[in-house]
Amino acid sequence: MGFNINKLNPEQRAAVEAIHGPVLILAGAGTGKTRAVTCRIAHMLDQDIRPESILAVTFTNKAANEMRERVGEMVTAKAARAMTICTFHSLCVRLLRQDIDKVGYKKSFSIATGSDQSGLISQLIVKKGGSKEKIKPAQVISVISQAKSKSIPLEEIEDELFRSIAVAYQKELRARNALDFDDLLILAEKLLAEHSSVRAKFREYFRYVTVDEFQDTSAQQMRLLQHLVSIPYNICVVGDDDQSIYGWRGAEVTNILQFEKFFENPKVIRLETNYRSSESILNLANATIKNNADRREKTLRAFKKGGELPRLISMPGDKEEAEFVAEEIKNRHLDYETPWERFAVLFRTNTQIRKMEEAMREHEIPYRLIGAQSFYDRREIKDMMAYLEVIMDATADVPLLRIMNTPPRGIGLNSTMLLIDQARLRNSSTWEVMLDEVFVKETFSKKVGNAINDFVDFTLGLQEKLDQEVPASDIYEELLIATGYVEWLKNNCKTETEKHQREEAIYEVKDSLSRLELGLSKLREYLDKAALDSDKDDDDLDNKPGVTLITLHASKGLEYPNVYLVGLENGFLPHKRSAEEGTTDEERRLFYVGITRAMDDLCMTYCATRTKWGQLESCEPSAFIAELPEAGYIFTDHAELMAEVADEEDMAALLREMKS
DNA sequence: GACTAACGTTTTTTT
DNA sequence: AACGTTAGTC
Repeated sequence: MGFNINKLNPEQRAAVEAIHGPVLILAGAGTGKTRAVTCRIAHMLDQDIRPESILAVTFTNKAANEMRERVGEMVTAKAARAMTICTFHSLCVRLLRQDIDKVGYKKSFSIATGSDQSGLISQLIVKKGGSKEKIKPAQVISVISQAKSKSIPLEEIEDELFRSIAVAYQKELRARNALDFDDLLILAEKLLAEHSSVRAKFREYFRYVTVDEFQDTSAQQMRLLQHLVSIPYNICVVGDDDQSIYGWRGAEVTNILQFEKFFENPKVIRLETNYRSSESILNLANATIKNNADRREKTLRAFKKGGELPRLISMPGDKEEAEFVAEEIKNRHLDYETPWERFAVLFRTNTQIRKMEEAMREHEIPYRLIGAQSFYDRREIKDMMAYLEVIMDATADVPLLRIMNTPPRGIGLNSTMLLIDQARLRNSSTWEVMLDEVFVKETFSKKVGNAINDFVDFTLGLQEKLDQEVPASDIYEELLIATGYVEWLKNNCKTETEKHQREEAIYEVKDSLSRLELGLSKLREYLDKAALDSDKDDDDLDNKPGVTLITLHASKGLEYPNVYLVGLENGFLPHKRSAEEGTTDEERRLFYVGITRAMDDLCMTYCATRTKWGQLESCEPSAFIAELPEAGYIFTDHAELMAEVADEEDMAALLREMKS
């Protein structure tokens, strides 16, 4: 046995031992949920369940990696490798890579991610005459995604312009044999729903299914699970309705609130002993969350009694807020040798981090940023992946169109449009049109024609190498040289550090490719993983020492001894859009998630003023603060605090004087 | 077709 | 204050 069942509390033990039939584990924040789930999986192996038949689905890559790691500590490496532990989206990709042809796509489909989508949408906005209406691609993408996740046909979108863009978008994706993130779920479900042979195959394969962070699942994902699980319904879902913070993305709390309706007679197990936070922190959290109406009643008990009272400090402005947090962290680090990693600063929106980052740099505090926007679009990586995908299969339009003129090689937007139009006319891929020498010669100027032919030759050359089993990393090296990509990229960087970072990223890809086994299917897997993995720096971030700056959303599932919850103002923490959308409860859950990240020390702050794009704006404290029991925290005003500090310094100076 | 300069807009959360 | 987009030029 790879774990000690006696180290678990009775509830956790019950969870571990409930292997057969539907199981609902209601696991409050910090109650050892991951521990219970990973032990449960290890226990399954002890019961002679084959590792191949175990499927564990998570919501984020980070969670999947963590679970894989923790399970890996308890079972043999061989067993760990045989299990399937992945996100919903990568599960769908796996299903679809095997059988998507049954629902009308080619198996070589590509995945259209953020920048692919917005690129296409911007073109369509222009085409549909929406440029005057100041529509942003992000808006359209959000509307499309909402519709898809609620299974509303795009043809039924109310706004005419949005509708026509959405419909054209879907048509174009289809023509490019590409799926966006939502399509992955939709088509996987369709595949399972419509093809009983496929359904039977996967039901036979995955006999024991576990779903983590179940409160985040959508109606769509629920249907997918129902197809995937059959009698005797060995499905175990783990979650906490109080931590449901992805409603805006289609998460249905009903899935967890009414689990019985989907799988009858589940064993319900409640994990209510919180091992993470001190009693005083937990009291605050409980006081907050009880203001929400729709929830499974539960009482979190603190394992760690007592503890320091959380602090609430009012700040004159965001500058002072950042300054204060940075200074206090630095002092504690110096005075008590508290390692940087123990501190985290939590905020509602990505834009709030800027000031904090500045302060950290000024005080020379090492920090790591999680979930910042700038992080997301790693153009160089996506470009390189697109090149590799094109070399694997040039009929894949999405990656082809991405790199056709990146770096610029004389095939501009107009020429590209002509190529696409012709491809749609012929019902073929763009690549096939490029191969048609007669068409190219007749349509384009000599200059453009040559550019196209050169690109075709270049691609064919690399394809041939791949066929001859030249290692991917060698091909990669060659394409870097042939395209002059690195030089072009560096020319487009503003700062030296940016140059460094981007170049480094490119060579990191080469390193990972050189570790890759030979063969097309391995490369395919690698590319799929890259497309779905926005978490990118697996090792980078975890190993980097420093204070964590993180959004509330990204902080779910994590814990820190010292937590700073900053920017607790109306408009930010209940976010101003939540009032219009009627999602105040979700904002409160977000606050709850923030509080429950803290183990020993929690410091909350709000500002009287804040600089919003240059302008000074006044703010009022969050409505959630008024809901807290006054005895539950210590309130201080920034001015008082500074006066105290000054006093202490005066006193110290006085003492020194007297001594001398 | 590619590059530069000036303009205008912007901030929720993410697979 | 910073970013992206647009229009104008080579």
